[in-house]
Amino acid sequence: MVETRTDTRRRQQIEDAASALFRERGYAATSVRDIAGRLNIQGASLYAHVASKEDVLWSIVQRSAARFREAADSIIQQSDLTSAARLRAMIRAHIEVVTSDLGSATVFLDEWRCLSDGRRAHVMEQRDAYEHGFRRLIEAGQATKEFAPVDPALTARAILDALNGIAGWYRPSGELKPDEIAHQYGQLFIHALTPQETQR
Amino acid sequence: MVETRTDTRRRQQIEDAASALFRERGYAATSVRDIAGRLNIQGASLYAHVASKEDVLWSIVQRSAARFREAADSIIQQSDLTSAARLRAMIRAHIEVVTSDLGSATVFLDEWRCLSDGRRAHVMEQRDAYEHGFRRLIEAGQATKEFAPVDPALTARAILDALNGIAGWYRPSGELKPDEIAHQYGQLFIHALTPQETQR
DNA sequence: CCTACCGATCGGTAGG
DNA sequence: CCTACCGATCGGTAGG
Repeated sequence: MVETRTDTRRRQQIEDAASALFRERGYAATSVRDIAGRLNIQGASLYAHVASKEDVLWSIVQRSAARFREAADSIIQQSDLTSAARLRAMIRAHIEVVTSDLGSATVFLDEWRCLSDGRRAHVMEQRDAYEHGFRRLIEAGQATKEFAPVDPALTARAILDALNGIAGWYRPSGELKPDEIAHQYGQLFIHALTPQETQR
Repeated sequence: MVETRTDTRRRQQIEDAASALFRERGYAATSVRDIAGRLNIQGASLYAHVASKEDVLWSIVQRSAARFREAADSIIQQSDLTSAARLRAMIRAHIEVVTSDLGSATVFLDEWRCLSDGRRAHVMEQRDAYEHGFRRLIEAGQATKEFAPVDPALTARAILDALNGIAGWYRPSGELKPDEIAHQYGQLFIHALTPQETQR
């Protein structure tokens, strides 16, 4: 009973250490001995808690995928909001997920390519579904003339790539806070999507 | 004499094969035997042409960095154009560089982290200088009231992250051509930067 | 969680 | 460009 709780905690410590290392050096360049070293145990001892190195990557990726999914789902269902308000909330939520756990977010965004074929295909589907949410949101706003008639798929990609890019340069110790980034990116992309007066 | 030309060609073949593999699996997960295999020679034979595996990565990264730099420099110096026209041209040029050689562009954008400390620092400086070009262009447009008073550094990053993201999903065999992407992205970001009528 | 160990593979060299 | 080979390190197992 207590054993389970301790094991869960240890497992989380392993995934946190691995996330940081995978972010710093990449999955392939990180050895199981590197991960174990961060916890001050031997490389072989890691296998008391995990089945394989890829198993650790898979756990991190799935946990991160779930965080993105949950954040987006709760917003998309709020049909009382305008499309602009929902897009703004999506941008804010995405940035919050990325910046609140940089390690696992980076692993989810970059290192999933290192997974075996079946798992990699599964992640691709999850990412497609998430991107679809952004695209449908843009299309909904276009249906009400709230958004300009841009290409919804391409615009969704541009927004998402810009948001994911944050994981590459954001520094928690810096002056630029997630709320400020969310505000600026929200303004930028909502403005980009707002029809010009002259078009009416 | 002829020897030199053959060697240059062989060297280019090695870098092309390596670019494709680094893009597919990442630098760390690619062995020198993998690269040699694509050229139907033995792993050890590669060392008749290159000094080390990192040497190949360095060459690819530097060649790609030069292509981005040259494309941007020629545009920035055209002071007869409006800021919007120059930004549009920068977006188009960047997308052209990315899509015309996906392998080396991806390696430049993602795999430079695998370089040794000194070289990695050098690439970071090059990337900063390039990003600076975008930022100054936005600031120039703001000075003439052509662009809205957004945060220039953050906006430059958003644009650049969106442009670099293209390397991750662009397919040469797809229906979406670089010119079309450049047009759409140009419209999107110029629109995002254009002051609203009501603000005047 | 440890020590001891496994076969496989790594980047790279020697000598032709 | 080849064969033969090097020491180091890899992910992972056995047995405690």
